[in-house]
Amino acid sequence: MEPFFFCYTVDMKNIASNGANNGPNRLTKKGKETRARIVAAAAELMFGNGVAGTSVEDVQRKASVSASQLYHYFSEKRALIAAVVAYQTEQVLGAQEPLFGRLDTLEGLQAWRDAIVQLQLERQCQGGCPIGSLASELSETDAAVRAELAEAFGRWEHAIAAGLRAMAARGELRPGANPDRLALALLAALQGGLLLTQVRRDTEALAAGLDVILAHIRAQLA
Amino acid sequence: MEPFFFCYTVDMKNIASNGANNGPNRLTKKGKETRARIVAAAAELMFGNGVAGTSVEDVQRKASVSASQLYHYFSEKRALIAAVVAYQTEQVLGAQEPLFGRLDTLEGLQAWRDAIVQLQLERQCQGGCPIGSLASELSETDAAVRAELAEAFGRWEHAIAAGLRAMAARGELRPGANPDRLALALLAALQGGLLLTQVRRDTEALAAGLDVILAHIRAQLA
DNA sequence: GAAATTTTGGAGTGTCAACTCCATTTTGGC
DNA sequence: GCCAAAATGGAGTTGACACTCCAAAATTTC
Repeated sequence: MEPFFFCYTVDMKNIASNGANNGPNRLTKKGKETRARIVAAAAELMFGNGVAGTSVEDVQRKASVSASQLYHYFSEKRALIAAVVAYQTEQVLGAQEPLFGRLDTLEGLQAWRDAIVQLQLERQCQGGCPIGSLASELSETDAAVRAELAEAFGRWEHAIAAGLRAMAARGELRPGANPDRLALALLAALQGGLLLTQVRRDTEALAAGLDVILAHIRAQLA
Repeated sequence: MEPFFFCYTVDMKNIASNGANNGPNRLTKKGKETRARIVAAAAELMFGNGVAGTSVEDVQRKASVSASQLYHYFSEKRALIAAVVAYQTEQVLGAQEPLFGRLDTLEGLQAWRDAIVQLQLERQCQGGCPIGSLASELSETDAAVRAELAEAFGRWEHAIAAGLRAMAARGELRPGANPDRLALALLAALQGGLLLTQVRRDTEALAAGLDVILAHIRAQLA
């Protein structure tokens, strides 16, 4: 039987990583830096080689930390993976944050589309979506992580929906148009487009998917 | 240095698995059955647990074969993975074959959409797309497998495009409509929808993605 | 039916990766 | 500066997993 305090320890570490903490297991400034270095290294490796294709030892090397250091901050590989999921969620959504505010106009939507396609080109179509890749690899393996990823996609979806709802609220969309459903379709086309981009090594599918949905939104203009 | 005859042996086995062969390393009827049992077992396990999450030993157990048997038919795990990719391609495209012929009408497209959504519901939204999952996990790992998967998606895309092109050829679509691009967008929405379905455990995103593209096609009717 | 070839059984083997342990150094609060 | 807690070093342990080896049984071919 698993001892309860073990779970408790894990939770404390997770809590320690997030917000304020004055109890035991708090992180010093140096500790936070080390932890952040580990997560960033793990995220990069897992993006390029997959979660299963990335060993804890690989992460140690890349982050220049010893085994005891890594296991000081993460009780097990799963905890590190969970941290990577949270990290990539912030990275991906954070990078789009400046564009999210303008998704209530066709121009803003187009700019967002262009930025995404441009980014994939710069990456030479390698790696797909950091969140999508994690979702595909981990969804059937770890229920807690799957829920986290669902939450991440939920945030993404809502950011898009907020823009479309604003357009609808201003009466710019036909009454029949469903902003929430369009947002979900846009996210689906984006994710599928990114996967196909990764496999085909060109951005045609990504551009086609996004453009068709945007064209449909344009056709819904009042 | 790798000996050349080693590659030759691998190639022979791969050839032996496909078509006619009278040379050495040909497969007996029983041998073909065993090989097929191994591939089917591997495909099922890898669909549920991922490629990396499936050990050769797991496959042995599920297929009821010994280690020497498995390595008699597949020189290494990579060869087994390649066989699984080919197998799933045939499974997925084969299952849709009856519906592909009718993709030249809105009713046919709708029936195809309904069948896909229904299948995900029956699977309780678990597992995503067998080809898409493999693509996500293997694209950055194995260039040869990535090319195979690109080919598989190419076949899928062409089956859809054939239907839309037929509609266009009959003059049912507006002159400006681009059947190939619509097909690619439909495939992207499908793949993204399947991924989101897997993560969210509901078919909303899949239905929304496909429906928006189909609505756009409907709007393109002449 | 005998020889050649394929198929199968099952016990290894070596490597690698996750995780542990304990001693030592560094840091932060008072 | 002192003490407690946090951070670090690095060798070690354990188990899993990909892959090997050799001999025996079954099957095909002539």
